[in-house]
Amino acid sequence: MMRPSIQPRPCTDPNCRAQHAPAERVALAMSLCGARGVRLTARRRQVLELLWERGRPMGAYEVIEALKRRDSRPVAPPTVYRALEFLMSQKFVSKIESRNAYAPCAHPERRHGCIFFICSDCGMSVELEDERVERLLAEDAENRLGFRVTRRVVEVEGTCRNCIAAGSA
Amino acid sequence: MMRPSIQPRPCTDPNCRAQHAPAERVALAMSLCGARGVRLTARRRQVLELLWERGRPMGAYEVIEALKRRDSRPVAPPTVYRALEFLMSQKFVSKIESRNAYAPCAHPERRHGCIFFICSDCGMSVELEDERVERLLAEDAENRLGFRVTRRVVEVEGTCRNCIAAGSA
DNA sequence: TCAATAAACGTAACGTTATAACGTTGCATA
DNA sequence: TATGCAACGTTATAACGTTACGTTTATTGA
Repeated sequence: MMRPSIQPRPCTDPNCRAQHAPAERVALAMSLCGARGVRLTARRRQVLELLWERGRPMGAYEVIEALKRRDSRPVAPPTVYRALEFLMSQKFVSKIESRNAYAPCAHPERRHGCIFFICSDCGMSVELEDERVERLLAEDAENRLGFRVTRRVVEVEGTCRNCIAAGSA
Repeated sequence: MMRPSIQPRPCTDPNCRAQHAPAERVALAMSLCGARGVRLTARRRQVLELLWERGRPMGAYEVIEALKRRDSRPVAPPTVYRALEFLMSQKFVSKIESRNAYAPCAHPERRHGCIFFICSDCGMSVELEDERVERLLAEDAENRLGFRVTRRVVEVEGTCRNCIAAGSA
């Protein structure tokens, strides 16, 4: 159903020209954790690595299965959910709410605007920053509703460039 | 945990000054169904009424429980999920992805932009149209990613005006 | 009017996603 | 050595959603 994805691939941030390997991403997370005084434990690192290796959103139970295969011993849901929670708290991972899936974030060192474009054909997701969207939402919240924003979920589903090309071929 | 909400209340569309009663909403859905050649059956109508009576997002199992109490006979998940699916297909209801909840839509006769502002204090949700947001997302999708959009999920979580006022009192 | 057809619904079982509750491990430090 | 704490393991269960299949109810058209 889904096209396979290949490693390594370019940064999902289209403003970023680098071809980050999973190890590089994990190393960045490592060093950020050091700076932040939190711990990227073995479990947490395993989950983050896995997400980067897949390079696209995975369901929590997909992660569980993959870890089981890797460890060849049982891994229970709370283990993975706790790791995901930590990774999300550190902005290394985001949840794609419309798919109940978890995606690694390219640039946790920068503040990110959390717009996801998700291809329903190949399952890839791309994270984009667009401060204009943030500003509009903040403006609507404040001026039109008197609403104080704590979190934004902006997810766009559709077909990515590759799949459009592949489909029309 | 959640403040109770009171009936009736103003239209959640802040551009709309009307105080729509649930019956009025259902009547509108009724007539739209007639025009569209689809059927607002008893079950579907019950679910829509319920959502309007609550006036805020409800989980599917909340709907199931409420229908059970009303009917005093069993109502199984597929019944409610089918009704919700129909109501969503007609734009009478939207799913709030970040909460696994379903909200009635104020103006299904108009095209709507699907921006939800959800109060984490009282549970209310407000739907707002903002074409500027739609345009920006479309622009990012097309120009920056070559991405073809099929669906948008824009959900803003925070604290609504009432709860800010109540909280600071 | 009454079969034929299709849409909607009921029911039971199941699958998927997420969390509660509680115990254990391992490390840092008093 | 005690003890305090964060992370982790384990079991069970809550919460959300779907499949499969049979029955009822509307619609249609001879």
